[in-house]
Amino acid sequence: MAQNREKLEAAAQEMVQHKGMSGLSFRTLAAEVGIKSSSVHYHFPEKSDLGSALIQRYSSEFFAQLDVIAGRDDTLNAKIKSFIDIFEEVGRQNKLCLCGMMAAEYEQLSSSNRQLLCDYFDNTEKWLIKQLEAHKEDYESTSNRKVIARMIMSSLEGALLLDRIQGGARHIGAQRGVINQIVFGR
Amino acid sequence: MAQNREKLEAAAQEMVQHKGMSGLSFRTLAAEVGIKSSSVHYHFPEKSDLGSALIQRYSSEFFAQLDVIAGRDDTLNAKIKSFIDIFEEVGRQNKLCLCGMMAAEYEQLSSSNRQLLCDYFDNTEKWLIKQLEAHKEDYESTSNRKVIARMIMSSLEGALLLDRIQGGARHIGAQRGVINQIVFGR
DNA sequence: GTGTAACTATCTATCTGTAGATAGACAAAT
DNA sequence: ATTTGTCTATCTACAGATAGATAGTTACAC
Repeated sequence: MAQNREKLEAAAQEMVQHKGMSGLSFRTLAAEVGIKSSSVHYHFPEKSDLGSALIQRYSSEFFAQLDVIAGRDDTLNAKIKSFIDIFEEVGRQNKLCLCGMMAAEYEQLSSSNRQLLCDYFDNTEKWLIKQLEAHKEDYESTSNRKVIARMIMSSLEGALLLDRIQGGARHIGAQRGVINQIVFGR
Repeated sequence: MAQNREKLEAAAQEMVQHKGMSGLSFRTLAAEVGIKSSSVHYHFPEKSDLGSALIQRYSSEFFAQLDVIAGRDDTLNAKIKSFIDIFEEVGRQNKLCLCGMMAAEYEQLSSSNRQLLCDYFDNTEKWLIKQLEAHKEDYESTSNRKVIARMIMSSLEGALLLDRIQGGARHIGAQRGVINQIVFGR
């Protein structure tokens, strides 16, 4: 059944967003899907192959969402709100961003995994900068766009991290207001 | 030699800030200090005991630094700068905040470890709020202090996470400017 | 002072469990 | 016939943890 590969990726992604790559074993993953651990190796010979697949899967879904947002005839404000919404939804499920989680495990990752992670953050930064540029007229910050993009991204990743341990969406909520204040002045 | 306990804690802290609790084994830790893994169990019967000791050790050093900062006859601006400096120094060493790292591993932690982590972030939030209150006259933000404290903390934790994978202090640097902008207006 | 009990800090040796990974058989689909 | 996807069975490595022995140190009773 070719759909097992998809099931494996979905289950693995869920597990990694909760417990990290090091908290995921081939055995528990296999059990979740209902096959044997050796069969998981058929689809992903090494754990780093699974890691790569997960980052790519997560990234492609994420950037597909960003494409939709960018394509809408919306204000910059609305676009940034939609961007933050993606993260808030992750937090609502008591998960971390998959790439944020793997960033914490960075030193244990293979070099190909590291590169994919890097790409995820680089491309997100680029997307943000592009939106800020596309709405020059609304952009009121005195800081340059790169700085703003980085602050948006790192503050959302951090907010997810802290909200999970303290419960609720306190930090994401705090960031929401602050990001607006920074991008649009007051 | 009672100093081995201290050596173990120091070595373990270093390892956890790089690789996380799950990336640390009693064997590698013991080897680092030059004793046997079974001897580590003498000092820390279970791994969660080591975890607790590490959070407490890290917290007490951190809050000692904050005490010094709070005690100085400085402006709010200077105090916040000093606060950020602590995080920047961690990043300069390609580490994460120990508690930030363990926050990512939250679901694998014992309940006592979770509580200690929670305390660390709660107390940091309280410290920040106290400083903002103590300098009412300089505080220019329209947001309330709790929101500002949360945004400072989560954005610095996130910045550490991202700076490590992209190298340099890009995100910490971005946060520095933004935090000022938020707290003091422009 | 000496003897003894307790404590500290380590060791060797070992247990059990689980990790990732591999080989080779097998059945179904193409 | 070959490829695909799964299985059983197994390997090696390493995880955390425990038991029991062994010195060295300290505390205290006599």
